[in-house]
Amino acid sequence: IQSHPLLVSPENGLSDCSSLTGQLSPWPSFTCQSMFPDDAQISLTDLDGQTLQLEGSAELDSSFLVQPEANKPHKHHRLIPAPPYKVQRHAANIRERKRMLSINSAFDELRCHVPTFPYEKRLSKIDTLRLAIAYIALLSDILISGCHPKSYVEQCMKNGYKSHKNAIWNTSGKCAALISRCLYFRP
DNA sequence: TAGGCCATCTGGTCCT
DNA sequence: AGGACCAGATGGCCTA
Repeated sequence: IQSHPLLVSPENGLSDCSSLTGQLSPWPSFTCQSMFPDDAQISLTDLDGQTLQLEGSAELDSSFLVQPEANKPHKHHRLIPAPPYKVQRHAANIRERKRMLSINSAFDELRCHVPTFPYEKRLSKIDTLRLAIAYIALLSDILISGCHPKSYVEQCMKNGYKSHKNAIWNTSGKCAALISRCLYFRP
């Protein structure tokens, strides 16, 4: 159905998603400061775990030690981590970052498959998920109806669309305009 | 300036 | 035991 020409507006549609290859994420990621001073030097090979070197960060620098906050009440005195803990923690942080990167790349991929207006700014993660749910529901409804996709969409434009599925529909304004998006969408 | 969104760190839990 | 997964906390950037 996605490739059905009737769900595509040739004159207004987005270019082929594959043309976005290489710029799947045209919006620069945020760079946050790490508590590990040399995290900025972590390379992709680090993330692959192949050449993970805990160089400077593994130094037994006292600045990494967790100091109990003097003016905050705490039930348990927080133990100051021993150096091996820091090394493991740093490695775990790198793995977590790598995991989040893979999740984000999956979100980028999903963004390519949900209908958006050409001028629309990048969908947030939550809107991507909600729109994907609504879009799947719409495609399912089209299949169930047996109607021609174009006539189904046009009918929805006239009469309004209410999915038979329990898709989240009004929680996001972006979902509400799904039908309009489909006219502009070229997966 | 407040709120939304995001990356990162972190500790806990589950799984292999 | 170590890695994957998860959710909470935190702080930065952006926009209305």
